[in-house]
Amino acid sequence: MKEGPDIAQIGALIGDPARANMLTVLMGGRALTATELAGAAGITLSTASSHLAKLEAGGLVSQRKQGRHRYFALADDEVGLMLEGLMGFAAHRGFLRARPGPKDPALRKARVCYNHLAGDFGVRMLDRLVADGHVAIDGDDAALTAEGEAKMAGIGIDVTGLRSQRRPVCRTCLDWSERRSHLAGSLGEALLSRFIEMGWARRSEDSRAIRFTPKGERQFLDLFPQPERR
Amino acid sequence: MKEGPDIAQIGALIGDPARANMLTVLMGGRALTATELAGAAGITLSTASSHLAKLEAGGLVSQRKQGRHRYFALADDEVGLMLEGLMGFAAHRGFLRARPGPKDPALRKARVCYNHLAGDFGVRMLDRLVADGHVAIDGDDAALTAEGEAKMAGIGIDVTGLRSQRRPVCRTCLDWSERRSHLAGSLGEALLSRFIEMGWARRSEDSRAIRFTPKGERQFLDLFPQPERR
DNA sequence: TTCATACTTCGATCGTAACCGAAGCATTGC
DNA sequence: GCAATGCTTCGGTTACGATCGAAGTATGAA
Repeated sequence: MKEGPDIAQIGALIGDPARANMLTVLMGGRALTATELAGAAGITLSTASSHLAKLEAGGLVSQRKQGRHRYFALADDEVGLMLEGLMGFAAHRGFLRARPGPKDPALRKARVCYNHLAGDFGVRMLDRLVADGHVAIDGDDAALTAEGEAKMAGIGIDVTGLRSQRRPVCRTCLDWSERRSHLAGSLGEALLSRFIEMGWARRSEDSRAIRFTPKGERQFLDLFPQPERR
Repeated sequence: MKEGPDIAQIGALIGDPARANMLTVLMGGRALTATELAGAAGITLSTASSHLAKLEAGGLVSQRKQGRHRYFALADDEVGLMLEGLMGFAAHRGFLRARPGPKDPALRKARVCYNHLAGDFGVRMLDRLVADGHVAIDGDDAALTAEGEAKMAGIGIDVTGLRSQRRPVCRTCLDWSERRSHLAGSLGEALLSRFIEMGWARRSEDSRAIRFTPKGERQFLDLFPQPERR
């Protein structure tokens, strides 16, 4: 009974299946309406509204009014990182919601983690960036090097713009399917946005999967060449 | 909606305050008995046993039988890492454990913490011991000095007997009500037992409060004189 | 053996929170 | 203006699980 962080409140927020489902869906990075989230969680609108109010009070989600819609999203990157960490732990322990369905391989290959690229592709991208000296990793911290900044400019990303935000540019995020880190932070978000913008990949409508077009995949691998398969 | 890790189960395990308290205590790295964990969480042994069974089934803690004791500890490093992540998130968000309201001033004055004295009296006792050179504090570790051993002998505590146990003789324990350390370990336990044995104080039947008799309080303050009130 | 300690299991109570439907606001569109 | 949509709030029901005491089991000590 000492002072300290209270993990019980957060655990309780995540511990309800309906809320956990909502949060998992929101990990897809899109802002969704209360009605959509209610459908995803399999509960009525009134119940969903009550849950969302609790999640918002707990600082896990935020809402943005737009017309007569209210769009809910994860409050910020930290929530996404925390949830991905929990998911990694859960997945490794066999706490799966159901048998891995046909979508599972696609999810493992490339998926969105709140707002950045995760899965095999996400991990490989960070590996490449580190191997090429574009990103320097120091423990949990990561930083973009001068060469890395040049590379990003070549892709069409304005790093100085990213730096002006309050958010960290580079962060590592532990990938639940790969059990290795991928790139988060505002740069991670910018990269994924850029891939989609250039038509290399697009979000799946009904899951967190990111689907690369054949041409997009080639260009991605060109940009982040992979060593020989072991 | 059917793929992916299930964070709800883990969240629910952590979401109960009693279980969260146990896990937080176990983050200290020591293996503790069910009785000790029950005390730390402020619940009865039977309730604690039920919680521990759930935590074990969920793979968060493991138990090791040793004689008639069962020592519980976090299952492995990953659990610790996951909890640390949650704690970091919680702390950053200001989810600090509510200080149980001062509805019971007796609890703040003196109470049992596992098996040793906590609260105002516990903190003052350790302060005095350190100021008099009877206990040496080095970071989180504490040790009884030669003079301290003599003082304990005067109180009627056989320190060599304590040393023969596997448990540490001296430990510090951060007091939630005082935000400062008090003395734990086998010596802390022995001191509290001795106070009760000598009739200076007795445990409350219905709470963790320790109630000193007027005479007992005088003798306690005689043994551990307090500086002028600030 | 008998007693004591440490813990688990059982049975029952009780409080809380998840849930839904209906009613109440708010915003948009006609 | 009125109707429709999107969401919140309220009231009432229900179910789950946290809790305790008591009884049961296992281990060690006398």
